[in-house]
Amino acid sequence: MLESSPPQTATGGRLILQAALDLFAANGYEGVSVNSIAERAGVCKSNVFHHFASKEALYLEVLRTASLEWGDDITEVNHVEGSFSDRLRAFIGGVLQRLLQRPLQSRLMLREILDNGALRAEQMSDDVYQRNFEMEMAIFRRAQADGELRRGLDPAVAWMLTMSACLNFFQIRDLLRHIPSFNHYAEDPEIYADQVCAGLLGGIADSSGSDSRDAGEMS
Amino acid sequence: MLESSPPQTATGGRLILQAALDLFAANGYEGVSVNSIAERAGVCKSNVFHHFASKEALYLEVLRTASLEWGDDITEVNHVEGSFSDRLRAFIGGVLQRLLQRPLQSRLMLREILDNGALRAEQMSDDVYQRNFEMEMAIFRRAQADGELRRGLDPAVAWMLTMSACLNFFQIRDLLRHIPSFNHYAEDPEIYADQVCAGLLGGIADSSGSDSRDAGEMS
DNA sequence: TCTCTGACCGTCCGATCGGTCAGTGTTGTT
DNA sequence: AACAACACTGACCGATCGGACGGTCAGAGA
Repeated sequence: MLESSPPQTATGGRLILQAALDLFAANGYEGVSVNSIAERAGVCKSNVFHHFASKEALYLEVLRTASLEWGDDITEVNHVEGSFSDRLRAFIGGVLQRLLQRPLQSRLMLREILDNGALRAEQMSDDVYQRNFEMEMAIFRRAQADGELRRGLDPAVAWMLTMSACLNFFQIRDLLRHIPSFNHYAEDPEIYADQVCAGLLGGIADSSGSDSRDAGEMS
Repeated sequence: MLESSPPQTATGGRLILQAALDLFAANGYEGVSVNSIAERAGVCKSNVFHHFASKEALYLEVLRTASLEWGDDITEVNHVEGSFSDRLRAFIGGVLQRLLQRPLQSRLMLREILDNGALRAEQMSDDVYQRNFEMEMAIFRRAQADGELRRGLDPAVAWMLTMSACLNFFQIRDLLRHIPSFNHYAEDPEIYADQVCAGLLGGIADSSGSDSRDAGEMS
């Protein structure tokens, strides 16, 4: 959606929260000082401690907000109907769009997940993460129920393949710009989404010939 | 003088380098103080500055070593022969094994790539990263040349799908342990490698003729 | 009018940051 | 013995860290 800005509430803690999001997303927890947050928010440092108990409490609040927003956005993406290939394409496009439209929140969330393995956010994360995970899994569970998922393939693996292709794209996008084979993907995520969707649905191996052994049996 | 494997040289800078690797990998650049590195290495802080010009120079040296090791290990993985599916399975297994066997170096490298987009390491990274990327792409380029890659699929996308599935597994492995659908993968990476390889090769969509719904259309 | 509350600010604190510097061993060479 | 080269240390620097504290001020309720 748009700025997600409440009517006129540019007051106090909200400015601090926004400033903290900007800086934490860009520099990580340790790389940001409370003073820099206060300066960016246009308030004095002590005011930050008036609104938030500590630097860590502020960080957790920013993180919690970002995680909840993520869950909401993914829920929205899942409302698309159609065949599995249509839904998968919409899912991939939606996830990529969400990542690129809210880069700060996404970056913050990913950094926390990847770096700490829910260590710093232990007190808050488990239920939120669980909810988001279930949200993301919904499309694959439904595909399995409808027989649209490859037999013998764990829907969790489908989730992993899909999500990691999206998340990694977002994370290394700046690097991809410097690689000739990739810069057109980095510039136009829709093209990337098309290719990834096609590759995921049909596989990366050539299926017309005879040499490639079939995969997908269970042991 | 060779630095890669001196027989008994546990001396000086090497202890510092190892301590720095441990701490930087665990806590990131900003989360580590020179003092903590010195303490872990069993030397005094000023000795760190005797061996390395600055904290950043030390960090870059650690990062450079890790990146070069990564390239060497991937080269080794690529020596496997066989069909494309065999080589892909070996590649995935090799990458996962390398990630899990050298978690500190891997974590450090990934953090740098994902966080900074080669910002801090601008002076050193470009050639090393380029070399590593070409190393990782080799298997897919060869598959394309041999006609074993799906027609119309960009080998760069195949690289992206494969690498991201491996890297993300490594990054969120601790989280996966808490998710019932995933904990057996987290415990046994070989099972995960099997599933990912199968899913990647044949695709995640059901390809058998009998669909519950009408046949999947293409766009 | 008086009081109370909460947002906000300026100042100060002990600890720690990255980094410097003078000086002290411990070598090997002559 | 004299010397240079090098590894290493403790004391120290200015800056900055997260956070505490006391105070100002506008507005709401009595």
